[in-house]
Amino acid sequence: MNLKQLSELLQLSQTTVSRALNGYPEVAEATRRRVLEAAQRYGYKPNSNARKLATGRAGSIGYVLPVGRNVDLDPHFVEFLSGLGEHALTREVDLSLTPAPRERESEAYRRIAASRSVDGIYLSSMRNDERRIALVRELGLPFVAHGRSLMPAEGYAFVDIDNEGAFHDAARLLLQLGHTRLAFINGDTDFTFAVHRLDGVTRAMAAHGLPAETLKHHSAAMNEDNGYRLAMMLFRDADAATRPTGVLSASMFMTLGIVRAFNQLGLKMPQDVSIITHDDVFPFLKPESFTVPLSTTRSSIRAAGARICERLVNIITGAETGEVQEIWPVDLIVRASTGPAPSARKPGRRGAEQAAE
Amino acid sequence: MNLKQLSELLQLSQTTVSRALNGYPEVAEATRRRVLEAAQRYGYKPNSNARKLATGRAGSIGYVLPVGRNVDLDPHFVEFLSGLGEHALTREVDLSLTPAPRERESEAYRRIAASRSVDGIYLSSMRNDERRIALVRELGLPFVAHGRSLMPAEGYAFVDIDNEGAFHDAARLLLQLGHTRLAFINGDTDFTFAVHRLDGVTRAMAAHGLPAETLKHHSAAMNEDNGYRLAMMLFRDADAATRPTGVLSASMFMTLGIVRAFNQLGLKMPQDVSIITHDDVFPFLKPESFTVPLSTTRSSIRAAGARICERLVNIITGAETGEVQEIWPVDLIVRASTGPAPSARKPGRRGAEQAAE
DNA sequence: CAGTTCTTTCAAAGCGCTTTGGGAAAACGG
DNA sequence: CCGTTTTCCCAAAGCGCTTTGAAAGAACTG
Repeated sequence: MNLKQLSELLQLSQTTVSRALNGYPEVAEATRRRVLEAAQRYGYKPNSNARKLATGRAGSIGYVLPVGRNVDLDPHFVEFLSGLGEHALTREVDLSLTPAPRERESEAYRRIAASRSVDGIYLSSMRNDERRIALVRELGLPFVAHGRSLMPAEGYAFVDIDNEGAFHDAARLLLQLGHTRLAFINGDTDFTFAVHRLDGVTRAMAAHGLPAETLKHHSAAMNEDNGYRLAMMLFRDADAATRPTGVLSASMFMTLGIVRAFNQLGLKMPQDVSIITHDDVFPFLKPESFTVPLSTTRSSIRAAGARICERLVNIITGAETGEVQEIWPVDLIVRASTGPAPSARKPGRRGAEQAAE
Repeated sequence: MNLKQLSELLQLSQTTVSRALNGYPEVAEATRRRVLEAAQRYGYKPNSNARKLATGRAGSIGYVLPVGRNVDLDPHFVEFLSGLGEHALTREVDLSLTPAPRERESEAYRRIAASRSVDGIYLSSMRNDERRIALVRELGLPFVAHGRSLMPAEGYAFVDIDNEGAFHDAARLLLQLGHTRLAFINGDTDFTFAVHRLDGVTRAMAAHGLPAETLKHHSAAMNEDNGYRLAMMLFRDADAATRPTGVLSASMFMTLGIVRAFNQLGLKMPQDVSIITHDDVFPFLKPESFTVPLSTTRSSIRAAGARICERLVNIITGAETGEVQEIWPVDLIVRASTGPAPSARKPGRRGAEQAAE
């Protein structure tokens, strides 16, 4: 059933039927009802490709899905996608994923732009030397970034969280609790968020008179394995008097590994070591559900997805000019994994004064 | 730059240019080169909507993305998507996600079908009373299912793993090791895979003369919390002489919670309790990376994604008729989390003969 | 060399929708 | 009651591509 058939059936022109269906005012209410009813009855749905061609609007937003060797789409993505989808639903837009290996990424963006298959795209996993911003702008593709680049760029739309502030606050708390030997198990510093987080930690240390060099900083892909490996490296052979007492972790997955290492080494939280983790709010893995509930810097990645979709749609429809740069504050939530530095208590009897849970 | 402009520039008809670009034979080699070069130089890319309209092919495969309250897209999805994307890349198709709340799911399928926005779709998270198969078939939408329904249906294309066999083998191993009190922490039994797994376990028990009622079976959404909660329920107040000694777990996320409960209760693997988990092969969370490496039934969900994309493309292009039902075997991999049942050794000295690691 | 077959190109007709620019009928105003 | 405005509907022109059917010219035939 197409428009022509429907209009013949109704003894109306295609114009009128189209207008009735799309809510234009210049059609009599009685006619509109008749049209809507017939459309409903015969199950007429406009062909989306024809409509896209005629209007020039695609009704969908795009994303270049990184695939290939060494590219692990991580669980963050699915949470983000959930948020995006939730908002997309309310605006009746679809999501179009174009798979591309990283080395042919820019080609993918060009193709998307030239083929007009989407109305706008979102960028995520922003890197320090982000070239995509200049690229998509040059291509005239409306976009919103999740995160931001370190490169200077004229006002472009992004939604980011205050990674610097979050990790500053987290580090400051540890310092206030008397920790002076800090470790930071960070994500890959090719990504801007990891750089910002490091900045936050060093700023807090500087404010406490600690030089940045005293921070044990390691960065790697955020998974369980790396968390374990780096924690082992930091703690296995380290003397209790020199090893870190405060650890910052960039993700719950890393923390899973870190906690595993601690268990294996017999280190107790928070008696021997305090930890604060960034929590992206996964429904399937919660910081309060650790044997020792984790203190976290918390920011919902799902909420960010929804917001980005919202803004992207606004930019596409012209309701927003697209230069607003949002930086969301991050909550610091204290749970049992943080406590006073062991050196602040009697040395040599670490943990003894606190009952095991 | 569109086809008309390009053809005028080249002093050729649109027909010829279009044919040259699409590799039709009836165009002179010299002309083709000239066209390709010009297209390259002026950055001509065909408008995808126009092409879709003209050909009737969408060049993309669809998926109805469940969103809304209580719907957590879980990390399985992202792995599956990775696989799908990897293959989609090689066939130059995009993925189109249509978000829909579960109660308006069928409407979404209808819209997709009527609007011809995709060439085919894949279905996942198959339920026992799956209605989508009949629906999409009625709609004439080519599809491949990941998993299968319990409902009888004439040959439709699916890719599934041998959940029954996997859990049968896992349960049999535990039984062979002398475990007689088994527990199964299963996924939601609305989903077919969970039913199949339960079937496998009970079959193995029956073969060992154990009635199905003796199995402690609990099913819930597969996350850390539920794993913890159910393990606590099973073990917290249970007598060592009556509590389960062998546990089967439906997912790594549940097992995270189960292990947490064991740690808290002081239960050692495998001395006090053996565990076998299903592993979907997440790159970010590996069974060998647990303090006690986990025995698993293993099947890559990513590989399934790639295969489903492949078959879907084949069905769309007519290279496959679409009635093949693939059931993949599942590996049973034994690691340190399984051992002989404690009752098989001296009672009262549980675990003492094995050094703590 | 006339007749036939290939090769190469083209004009034009869709694909199914939206939107422009009218135009007829109905309602209104004086 | 006639001119003007408003209401409602329509024919036709795109949107940018693919594909059909035909034609012109080149290359074979015998």
